[in-house]
Amino acid sequence: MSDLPASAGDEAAEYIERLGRLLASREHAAGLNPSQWEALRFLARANRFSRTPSGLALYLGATKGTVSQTVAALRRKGLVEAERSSADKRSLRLRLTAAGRQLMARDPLLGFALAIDSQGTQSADCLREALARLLGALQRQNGLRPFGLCRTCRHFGRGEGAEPVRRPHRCRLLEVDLAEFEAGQLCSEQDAA
Amino acid sequence: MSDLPASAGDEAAEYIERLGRLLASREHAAGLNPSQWEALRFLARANRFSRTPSGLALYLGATKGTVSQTVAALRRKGLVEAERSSADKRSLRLRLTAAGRQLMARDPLLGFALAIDSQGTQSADCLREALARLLGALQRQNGLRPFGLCRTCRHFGRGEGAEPVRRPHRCRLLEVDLAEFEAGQLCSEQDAA
DNA sequence: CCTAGATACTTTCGACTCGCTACTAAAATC
DNA sequence: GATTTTAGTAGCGAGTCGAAAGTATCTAGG
Repeated sequence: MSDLPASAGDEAAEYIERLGRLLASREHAAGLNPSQWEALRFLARANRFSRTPSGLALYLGATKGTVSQTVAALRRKGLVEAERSSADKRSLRLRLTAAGRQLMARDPLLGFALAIDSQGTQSADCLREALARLLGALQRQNGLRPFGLCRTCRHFGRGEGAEPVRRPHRCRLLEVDLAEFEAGQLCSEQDAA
Repeated sequence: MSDLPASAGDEAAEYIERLGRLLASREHAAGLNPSQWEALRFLARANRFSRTPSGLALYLGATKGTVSQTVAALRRKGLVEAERSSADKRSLRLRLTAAGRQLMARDPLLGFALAIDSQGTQSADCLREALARLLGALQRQNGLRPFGLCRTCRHFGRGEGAEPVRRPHRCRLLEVDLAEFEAGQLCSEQDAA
């Protein structure tokens, strides 16, 4: 029907841009700016090794200076709290406060998710697959880390045994044991198997 | 495989956000900010009735004051030129300069389009369809105009006759004749048939 | 005609963002 | 122990964007 956007990719890229801008304006209206929302989402899902200003900078592709200000803003608003790492006294461990977790229930992204799911499972699945591939390809192309799930990393060692008495999972890179829930978190060191 | 993002929509929404941010940073690196790129793309594809600061404000969902500054920046950079409308001396007609058209060949969106198309026609088509529906749904939900193609509008009257001698197309809303190429442009008044 | 209000756009201001450079402190390396 | 690297902060400056106020022009009602 249309002719000026030549390929499906052209059109799709345009839609991504416009959806991104629409989302950004909703995020702004919801009280935080897009980076702050992204930071909140990251902190909610990243493992303890990645939940630092540096990890956040890697994830967001921003400089440390910028991230420092984002974190300062979130702490001022009482959404995030920080504590010096005992192992490395330069390092800050960040985590959401109760208020931060509460705010995530009003994440504008949820509205988008709803709109996507309401178009049917098939459409949503197709969208997820295609976007995941695209993001992966572009991240590689731009030299950014994928920040995948711990569980799917080549350094991940699955725990052995059945539920009541099982040995824990283990990260062979950092040489630490991992709880079950940590296997589903994001990691800045993740390297797909 | 994953479990924290509960539905396909959740994951897909997250990808859209991250792709949007990635695109924005590429756009910035390419010398213009995201709004300025969007404005350029809009001006390249909108019809003469919509190619004004007001039309742009509607399209971008921004205030007129903000758009005024975007346009001023683009004029300073020599990418856009403007001329007072003779019919309404308050109104500005905007259009790309040769430099503006040239710059569009370096639109970062083209890299995205390439990445999408390189994943195969099926994936790209699916993506385009799903994103188009999503954008439409969210625009309705947010009270934004869709800015569709003139040709697909309920006010559009197709020209009659064969090529050498044909009557022109016509917009029954504005009561004006339309050239063939204008039928494929964006219009702020567009209302899908 | 002429005044009131609507409309198109600009200007100014203020809050905020983000990258940059420079800095401190702690850790790692040699 | 000296040097380099790494984690994070501070302050500056360019620039963005929205809100509100201002100017110019158009339109409608009396």
